[in-house]
Amino acid sequence: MLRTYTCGELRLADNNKEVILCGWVQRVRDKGGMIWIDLRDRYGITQLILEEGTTDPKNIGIARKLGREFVLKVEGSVAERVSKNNKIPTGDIEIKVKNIEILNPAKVPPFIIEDETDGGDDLRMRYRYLDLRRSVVRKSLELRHRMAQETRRYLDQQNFIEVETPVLIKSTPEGARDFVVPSRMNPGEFYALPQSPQTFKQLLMVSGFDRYFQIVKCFRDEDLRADRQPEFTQIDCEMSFVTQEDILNTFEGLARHLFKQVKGIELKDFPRMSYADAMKYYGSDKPDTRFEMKFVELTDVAKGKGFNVFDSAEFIVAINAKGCSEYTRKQVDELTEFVKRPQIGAKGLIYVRYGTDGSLKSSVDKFYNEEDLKKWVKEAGAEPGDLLLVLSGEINHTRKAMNELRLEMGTRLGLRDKDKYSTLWVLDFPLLEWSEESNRWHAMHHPFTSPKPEDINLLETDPGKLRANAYDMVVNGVEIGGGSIRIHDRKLQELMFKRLGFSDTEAREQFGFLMEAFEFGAPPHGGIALGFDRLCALFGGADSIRDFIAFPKNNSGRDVMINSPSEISQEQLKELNIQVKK
RNA sequence: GGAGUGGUAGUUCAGCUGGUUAGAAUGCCUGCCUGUCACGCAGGAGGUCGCGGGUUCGAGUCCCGUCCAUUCCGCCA
Repeated sequence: MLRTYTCGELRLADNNKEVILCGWVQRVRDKGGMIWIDLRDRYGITQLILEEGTTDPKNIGIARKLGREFVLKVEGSVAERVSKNNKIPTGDIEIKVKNIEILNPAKVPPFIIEDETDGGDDLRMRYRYLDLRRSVVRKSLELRHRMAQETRRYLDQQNFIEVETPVLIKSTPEGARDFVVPSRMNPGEFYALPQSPQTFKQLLMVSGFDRYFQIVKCFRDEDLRADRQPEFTQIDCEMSFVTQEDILNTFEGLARHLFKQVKGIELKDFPRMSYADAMKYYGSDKPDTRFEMKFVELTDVAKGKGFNVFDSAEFIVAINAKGCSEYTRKQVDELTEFVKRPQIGAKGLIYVRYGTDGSLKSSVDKFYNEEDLKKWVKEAGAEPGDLLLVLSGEINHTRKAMNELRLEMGTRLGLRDKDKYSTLWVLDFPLLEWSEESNRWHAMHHPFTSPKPEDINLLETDPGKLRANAYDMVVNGVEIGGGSIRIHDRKLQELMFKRLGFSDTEAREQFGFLMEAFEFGAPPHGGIALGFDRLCALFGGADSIRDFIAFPKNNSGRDVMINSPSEISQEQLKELNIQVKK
C-alpha cells in the first residue's frame, strides 16, 4: 500500500501518528513562511502544513511548484491545528510534512473541481472523469450504489433471485425503436438491444424461477430528455402465482425499504387511484400529489350564457389557486402566456378573483353575473381570497394543459417541496389506445398485459374501454415504475396480437417462442420494472438523471468524452456486409 | 420532425436603439506575505465575439443560412 490512511479519517485522537497519505491537490495556500496544501481523495480532505525553518527546504521547494490536481504521496505526522476548521471532519488536525513525492503532475483542469463548479454541462461531460472528482457528483453515485445494494438486499430477503438475460436479442416492431447490432456471422441479419428483458423474464417464470429480478441496462432509440437516456437501468422483476395485490404489496415494500434505509423516511401506505380518476382530477396518469388543487369540472354550470368559447367547448375545467386573489394583472398575464406556449397550446385563460371581501371579478364579466360566478366558486369549493383558473376545449387537450398549469401553480406556490414525498399507485389503465397515426390499436403498456377478466368481452366490442391489470408507481409526479399481470394463456395472447394488428405469421415469427412456452405449463405471473436512474435522481433531489449515471450521454445521444457514436472502417463495414449512404 | 433559449478570455457571464483600443469575476503566471482554509495584497498575460453569407461608411450587436448545446412538444409498448 502506498498509503497508511485516507484523507478523510484522521482525527485529534491520531495526534502525533506517523502517517502516509495519497491524494490530489485541491488547493495550495502559500502564506510566505507557511504553506498549506489541501489533499483530497474520495474520503475527504486533509490539510498538510509546511513551515519555513521547520520543514525540509526540499519539500518547500516541491510545494511551491505544485498545481491543482497534482497527485501526491505525503509522509508526515499528525498534529493539532493552531486554528481549527469546524467545517470539515478533519478540521482539528493537519499533517506536518516530512516528505512530499509527486506521483504525477497534472495540467490545469478546465474547470474548478469543487461543489460549486464554474464548468458548464458540456465541459463537465467532456471531462467527466474530472467532474466525478467533485464530491456532489461522487455522492450521487454513492447514493446509487447504496440504492442498488439495498434493492438487492430486500429482494434477496423476499426470495427473489437475480438472473442475467441476454443483451443481444431480437428486434420487434412494438414499442420504442430498437438499437440494432449487425451480425457478422449471419450476413444481413441484426440483433437488437433489449428495450426491457420482458419476454425473458416471462420465460423464467415458465421455467419455475418464481421470483426473478435484475438490475439491468435497457436501450431505447428515441429522442432524449433530462430524465431520459438511450441506455438506462431498470430494477426488473417478475413473480409467479401472484395477484396484482401481491405485486403491489411486494414493491410498495421495496420502495418503503429504500426510503427507510437510504433516506431514513418512514412512508405511509401508498394510496391508490384509478387511471380514470387520475385523469379526471389531475389530467395526468402520474399526478403530483404533494398538493391538492384538484380539477373541478364546470362544463355544465358555465355553458349557455352566450360566451361562445365556453358554449362551443367540449369541456370546461378549473383549478382553485388558494389565496391568489390578489394576483396582479402581470401575474395573471404570465400564466396566460404560460398556457398559450406552443408546447401547451391553450387558446387562453379565464380567471375569477374571489376577493377577500367576498367580491367576484372575472375576465368574462360581460357574460356572467355574480350569481353565475357564485355557482362556479361553489363547485370549486373556493373561499374568499382564492383565484379560479379556467381552461376549456377538447377534453384530452384541455386536461393536459390544465395539468401543466396546475404543476406551474404548485411550483409558484412552493407546494412541490423536494424533501417531501407523496407516493401512490395508479391502477386500471386502459389496455389499448387508438393510434391515429398508424390507424390501429396499440398496447398502452405492452402486448403481454392481461385484460381485467370482467372486461374481457370488450376486446371485441369496445376495445378502448377495456381495462388492464396494469399499475404504475408514482412519486411526486414522477413515474417511478410500472407493470402488469401478464397473459399466460396462448389463446388469449394470440387474440391480443390479432387485436393489435399482427397477422398470425407476424405473431408467430416475433413471439412464437413465448406462445409456445405458454403451452408447456406457464404459471400465472406478473411483474414490474422500476426506473432505477429516476429513482436515484428522486432520492437525490435532482430533476436530471445525468449526475446519477457515471458516464451519461448528451441530448443527441452522444458521449462527448469518448466521442461516440463514430464511424467505423471500410473493412469493418465490409465484414458486416453493410453499406453506408453518405 | 417542431418550438423556445443560449454560443463573447481557460471558465462563468456582461456588453443598451449598430459607432474609438470588447469588459467583469474567477482561473492562470510573477512577486510579497508565519495560522490560512473561497487566504490576502500588488502586477501581468490571455479574445478569429461558434461558422458562412448579407445589409451598412461601420456588425459582438441587425437579417438569412448553418453547426453545436440545452429545455420542452411529438416520440418514449
